[in-house]
Amino acid sequence: MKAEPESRIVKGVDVKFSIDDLREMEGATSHWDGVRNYEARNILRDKMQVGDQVLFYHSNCKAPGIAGLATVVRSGYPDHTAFDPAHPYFDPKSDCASPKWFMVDVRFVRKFPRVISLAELKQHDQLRDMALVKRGRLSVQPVRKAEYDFILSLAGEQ
DNA sequence: GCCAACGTTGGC
DNA sequence: GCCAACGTTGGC
Repeated sequence: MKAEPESRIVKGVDVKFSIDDLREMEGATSHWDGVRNYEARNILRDKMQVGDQVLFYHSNCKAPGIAGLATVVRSGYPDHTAFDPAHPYFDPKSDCASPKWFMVDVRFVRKFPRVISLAELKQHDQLRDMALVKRGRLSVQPVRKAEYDFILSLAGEQ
């Protein structure tokens, strides 16, 4: 899952959300709102399950890369920020009766000893087919078990 | 339903 | 700030 760790103002609201921000939330838990892409939405709504591990990726920043781990604590449910006209993520086409956008709740697990940069991830043949490397530009994406394990080993965790 | 124009993402 | 890759929009 990607989030932007540096301040950026969208419609008057700062969209900054880093792994440290997640850790500092109450219960180190947050809903993951604001995803407005159908492919990512489908993953949030249909695929992610409680207990799934999440690689927390820092994007659109000076040092893009994987910063650490989170875990899913609530599976997909409607993203209420789409219902609020005052909210930057408002979507007039979504309402309670037939929600268009979904989110999950995630909880901080731990930071990696270092950020695994995108440049480094691109250097490893084992990650050649990883969506993050091959495709980019998708804020929620699946990770294969072999890729996940390899990334943990890069982080010096195994 | 096609597809050109336009907008967004996000690394560099 | 540039721009490639994609997604969305809307005319026809």
